[in-house]
Amino acid sequence: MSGLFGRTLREAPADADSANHQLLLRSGLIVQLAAGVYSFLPPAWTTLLKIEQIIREEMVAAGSQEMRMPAIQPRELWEESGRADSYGPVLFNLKDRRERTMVLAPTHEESVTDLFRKVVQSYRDLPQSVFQMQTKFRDEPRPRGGLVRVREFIMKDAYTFDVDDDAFQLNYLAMRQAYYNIFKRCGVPVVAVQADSGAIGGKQSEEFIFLTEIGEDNIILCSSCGYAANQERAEFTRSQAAGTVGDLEEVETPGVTTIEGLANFLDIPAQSTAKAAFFLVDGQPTFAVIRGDLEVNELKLINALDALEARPLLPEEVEAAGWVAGYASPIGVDPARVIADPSVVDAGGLVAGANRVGMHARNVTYGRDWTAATVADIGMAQAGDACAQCGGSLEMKRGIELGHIFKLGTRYAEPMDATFLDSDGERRTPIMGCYGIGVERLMAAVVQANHDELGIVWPPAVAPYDVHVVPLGGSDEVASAVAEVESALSGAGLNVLVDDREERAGVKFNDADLLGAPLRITIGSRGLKQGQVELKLRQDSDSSSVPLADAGSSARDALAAIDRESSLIAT
RNA sequence: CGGAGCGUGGCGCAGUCUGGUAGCGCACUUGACUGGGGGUCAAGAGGUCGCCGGUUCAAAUCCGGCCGCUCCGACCA
Repeated sequence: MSGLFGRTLREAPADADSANHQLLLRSGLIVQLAAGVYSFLPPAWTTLLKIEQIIREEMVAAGSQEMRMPAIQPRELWEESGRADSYGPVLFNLKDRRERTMVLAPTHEESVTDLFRKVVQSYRDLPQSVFQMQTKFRDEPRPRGGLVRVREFIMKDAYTFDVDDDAFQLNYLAMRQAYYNIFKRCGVPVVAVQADSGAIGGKQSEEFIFLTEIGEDNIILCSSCGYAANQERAEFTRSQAAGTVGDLEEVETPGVTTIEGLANFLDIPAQSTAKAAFFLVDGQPTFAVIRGDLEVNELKLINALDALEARPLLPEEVEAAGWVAGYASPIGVDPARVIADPSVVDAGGLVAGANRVGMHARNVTYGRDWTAATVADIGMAQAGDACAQCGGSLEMKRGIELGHIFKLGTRYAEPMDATFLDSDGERRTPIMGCYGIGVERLMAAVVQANHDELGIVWPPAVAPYDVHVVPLGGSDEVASAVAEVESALSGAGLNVLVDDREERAGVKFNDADLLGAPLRITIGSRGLKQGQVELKLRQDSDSSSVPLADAGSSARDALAAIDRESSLIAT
C-alpha cells in the first residue's frame, strides 16, 4: 500500500456532494481533470475492469459478440442519419490536418449501421448481436454529480439486427435479462421503467434505474401494480372534473393571469379551468390546452406531434401569433395549431381565457366552442395521480439511469440505406435495437448503494481488493506472518492489499474502512502469541480469530459466503 | 444558455468589508518518544493568493475584463 499510486483524504473535497462522489475522491480512486472528466487510479480501474468483465460475460451469454468501433468519425456519417444537427451541441467536433470535420462519437448507431451495410447482405446473416466497451464523448451542457454525468466515459453499447419484429423481441428480451443479471451481480438494485428514447430515437425503450435521492431522473411508480415509468413519459388517469355545461359567457377578471389567481378570484377549483401553454414545435407556434391543475409534458407534446423539438414561446412570439398571454383562449384559434389534452376534451364547462386582457370565459366546452387538430396525452404525471393501469396512487422517486435498452426499428437503417435480401428475394430493412450501460456511472451507483458512514463497502464481485491486510507493529514475527498470509491469499486467487505503511493502528483501520475491501485481516503480535490472526468482514461489526495457518482458506470461505448472500438480496 | 456560489500549498478553511509581514488544521520530510481505532514533542519543506489589465508609494484585499469549478434550472444517454 505504501507504493500505491493515490492517497486517501481525511476530508472530502468541497466540490463533492453525494456520498459516492465524496468516497471515490477520499479513497483516492478518482481525480478530476476538468468538468465531467476524471482519471481513474489503479483501484478504481481494477473495479471498472471487473464491472466490464461481468458485463462481458452476461452479454456473451445473451448471444452477443464483442467488437470495437472507432471513436473518431467523419461528420458526414452523422449527416447521413440526420443527427448531426439533432445531436448537435453534444458532439465534440474537431478538424483533421486536411480540414475535414471529424466528431468524437457520443454513441455508435451510425457506425454500426454503416458496418451492417458493408458486411451483411442476406437474411442468412441474421440475427446479429454485437457489443463493445468503448469511450464515448459528449459535450454535456452540465456535467454533474461526480461520475453520474460526465463528458468522457466508457459505455458498453450493444446493437442487434433482426429480420422482423418477432425476431427482434427475442434479442430484446435476452438483453433485458442480461441487464438484470449484470446489475444484480454488481450489487446494485434496479427497476426497469418505461422511458422515452430521446435523441437515440426509435419506438419503445426501457431504462434500468437505481432509485436514489441523488438521482437526476424522476421516476413514477405504482406500488399497487408495479407500473414504473420515467416521468417524461409516465401515463396517468385524470381525475374527473365536475363540470356542467352551460352557455358560454364572459367574466371580467382584471389582473388575473395565473391559474391559481383565477381559481381564487372565481372561487373555483383549478380542475375547473383550462390552461393554455404556447410552444414552438419544430418552428411552428403551437397552442397547447390542458386542465388548469395539470402541467404540459414537453416530451409528450413532441411525440404527439411527431416533432423533433419544442420550447416555450417567447413573449414577443406569443404576441406575434395573436395570442394574449394570461388570457388566451382556444376559441377562434386555427384548430390545426391547437393540441388538447384529454383532460380538457372530456370535461365540459371550463373557465378559459377570452383572448382579451382582463377577461375570461365560463363554460368553455370542447367540440362546441373549439376543437383541436390533435387530442393526445400531453400531461405530466405527478405523485398522487392515479395509475393508468390499476388506479392506484402513483409515487415519484429520484433515480439514476444505469442502462437503457431501445427498440430502434428502422430509424437508422432506413435513412442510411442498410438492407438485406430476404428469403423471398425481397430487399428489406432490418429491425435494430441498441442497449447501453455507463460503466463509470455504474461504479458510482455501486458505491452509492454500498457504503456506510466509514466508507465504501464493496460487493466482493467488484471490489478492487478482496482482502485488506493490516499488519500492526514492526516485529519480525509480524512481518513473517504477513508474508505467509499474503502468499496463502494470493495462492487462493485473491487480490490482496497489504498496508505496509508505518502508521498507527487507527490510521490503518480507518483507511481500510474507507477503501472498503470486503475482508480485513489484522495481524499483530497480540494475536500471534496465540498463533492467531483476526478476520473481519467490512459489512460486519464483529471479528473472529483463526489460526495463522488457516487464514487463506478462512478468507476464501468468508468471501464466498457474502458473495452468495449479496447475490440473493440484490434484485 | 438563465440564476446562485466559489477560486489562498495536496485536502479543508481563515484573512478580502476597513490596502501595508500570507496564516491555521490535516497531509508531507527528518529525528525522538509512542504503538490494536485518525498519537506526542522538536525541527523543516512547500503558495505566481485562478489569469490579464487598472487604481495606488503599496493589491490576496479596491476597480474592470476574462477563465475555471460547483449547485439549481433549461437541455441531455
